[in-house]
Amino acid sequence: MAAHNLTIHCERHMNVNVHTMAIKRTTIKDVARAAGFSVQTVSRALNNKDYIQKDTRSRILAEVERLHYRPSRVAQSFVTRRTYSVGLRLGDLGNPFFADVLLGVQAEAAKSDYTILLNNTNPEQYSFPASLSLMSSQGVDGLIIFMTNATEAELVDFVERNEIPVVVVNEVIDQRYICPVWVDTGKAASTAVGYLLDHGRTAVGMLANINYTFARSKRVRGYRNALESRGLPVREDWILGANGTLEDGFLATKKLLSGHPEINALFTFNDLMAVGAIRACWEMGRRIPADCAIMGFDNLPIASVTIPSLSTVGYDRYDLGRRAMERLHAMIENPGERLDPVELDSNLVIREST
Amino acid sequence: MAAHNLTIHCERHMNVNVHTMAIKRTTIKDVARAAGFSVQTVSRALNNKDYIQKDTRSRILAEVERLHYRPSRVAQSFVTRRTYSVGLRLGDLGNPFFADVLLGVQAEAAKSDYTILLNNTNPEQYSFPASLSLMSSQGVDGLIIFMTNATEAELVDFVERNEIPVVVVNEVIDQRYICPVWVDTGKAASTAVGYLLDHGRTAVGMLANINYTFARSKRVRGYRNALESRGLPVREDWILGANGTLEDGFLATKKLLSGHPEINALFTFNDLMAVGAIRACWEMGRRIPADCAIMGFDNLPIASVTIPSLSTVGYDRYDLGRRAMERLHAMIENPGERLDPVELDSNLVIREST
DNA sequence: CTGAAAGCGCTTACAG
DNA sequence: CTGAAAGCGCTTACAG
Repeated sequence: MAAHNLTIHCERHMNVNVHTMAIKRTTIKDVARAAGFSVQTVSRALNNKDYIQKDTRSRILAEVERLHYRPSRVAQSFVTRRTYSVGLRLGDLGNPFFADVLLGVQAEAAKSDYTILLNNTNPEQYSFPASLSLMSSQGVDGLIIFMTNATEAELVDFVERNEIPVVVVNEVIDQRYICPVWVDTGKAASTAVGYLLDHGRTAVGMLANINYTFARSKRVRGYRNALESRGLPVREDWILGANGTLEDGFLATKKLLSGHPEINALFTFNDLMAVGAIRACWEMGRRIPADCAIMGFDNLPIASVTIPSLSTVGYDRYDLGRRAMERLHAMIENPGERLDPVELDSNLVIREST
Repeated sequence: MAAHNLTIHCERHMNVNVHTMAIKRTTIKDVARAAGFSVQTVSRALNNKDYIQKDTRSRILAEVERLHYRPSRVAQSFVTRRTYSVGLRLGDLGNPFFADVLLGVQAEAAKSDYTILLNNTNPEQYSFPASLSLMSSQGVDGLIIFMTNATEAELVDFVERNEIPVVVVNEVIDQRYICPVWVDTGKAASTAVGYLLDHGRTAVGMLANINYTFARSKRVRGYRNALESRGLPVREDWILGANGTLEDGFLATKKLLSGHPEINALFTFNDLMAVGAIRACWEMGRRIPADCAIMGFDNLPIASVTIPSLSTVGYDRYDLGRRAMERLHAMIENPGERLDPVELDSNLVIREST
């Protein structure tokens, strides 16, 4: 053995290279040697593979225990080409919406010991394609993505290049390697606006979100549908775009209501904007719902403690995440197979603001 | 070449095994062959290593470009023992507090092309040690953690076993491989409660958080300090523990104020609880701040749009995350070296609720 | 049921 | 400045 490879055994069964003092990890070889079997027999014992004598397995596992051996995931990934990690690209985490989605993804991922690589939607940091590339270069087995600051072409292009399974949330894209898990937010928006119209509101404005191209256009379409199906005109100047944040909801509401005091109801892209809108109305002296009704979207926890509490559109975010991960896992296990999209329901939650 | 290894070249320079139809990735070998150099020269060109002829490099890089070659991160990790990923364990993401922290971590991580493995704090899914184990078995180069549902002993034990660099946020632990990045939340709590006491409040209650052992005890200590340093008694029954959520803030406030109507100010563990408290006061007909002042903690975006807006303790969450990642990176680059903890400032933000 | 051999795709010393 | 060899720690056919 060359001097530079000299290692000594110390307590707690760690191999230490005396020159670098770096810890040399316990490998399958150490276990094999200690147990008196070959490495592939150890591998079999560890992976519950095919035929192996009971006695052999238990002797090996005892040795694994004694040496505190844990297989190197990296080495395993290297040979199996599976990393047991999935990439997750969410929208703005300042919106607690994504917290529940993440919880669902994680719960499902935990079942199969999958790990989550997160790449947040910060357009200043990573463009959509750059974000996907970064995650896939890390070797993730698949991706779950929200289409924020993204175009369909970018996604399709990426998937064709990389042939990696992708679950796309709340967007319906019909393409190999892509499986949608979604809620019909357009229909939900239409129902929500319809509710306002059917309950005496004659001038319904809308606050849209400029960051979610798809989601926005669907919700705006729902808004239009509700009006048109009732024979009402669509007033383009009653629709205002902004970022989907509390502050932008606040600012946009002030702008919209001061420009159009005739508006007596507001449909907002999400609850966060609605919460900002509540404060804006309060500052402008407009009573909710008497002078102006407010309808949010998401049914966040905050919706039940605002003053007044918020009417909104809800759906099971946790389940959305869970099903997304479930689908992705199925796609990973059955490469090439095409799976049906998953559609989840939504529901209208009426509280004090309408 | 054996039949089962037969590959063909197709357009877009992909190697396809004709039997499995699986894509064989372009490797460094393909580049070497195409460029007419050895693999290690290609490696040199790619990694900007030592001496290599300019001409050689550019010819190789051209070939890399042409073949769309991208080195396998997994293979690199396997040999270098660096994965360029860090594990991140946050608290409840339903609290937008963590969104900003994550943004900061990510911004800093992006600089050195680090990737983030997320393991959320869901005690039903992973215990603290299980969470750390899962991430480290994935081969992360280091960890950034919040001490939620965790004990110091568990952390120290883990670190001694694994000798992996850890940045612990908002907790001061003096130990090899652990570097604290923190805000003195105890002092901040004391300042906040002191403000209430110095502005005419005679009966200040507190809503604590039962999930954050350390953080809670520090903030409770700050609360006590403020009272004691002014010669005031500490009323244990004015301190109520709950989960740090909107709903629990709401419920706990109702309970505390109905049991102790003499309370005329409330210091809450975080802003989320404070927002719940505002609604609770409103339902109980207690005017804020006239009948009961409310002081939060975190200075979330929501604090400026509640009615009334919320006085609170603020600090730079983004920077907290950024510095944490910065420190972790330094620890990874200088193994074994002990780095000084990083302490950040906090400030009191007075709005309408006090 | 078990073992010997090859190989995954890179980098790291070491020669030249 | 460039290349031949070894090796990282596993699993996957293939023999026996």
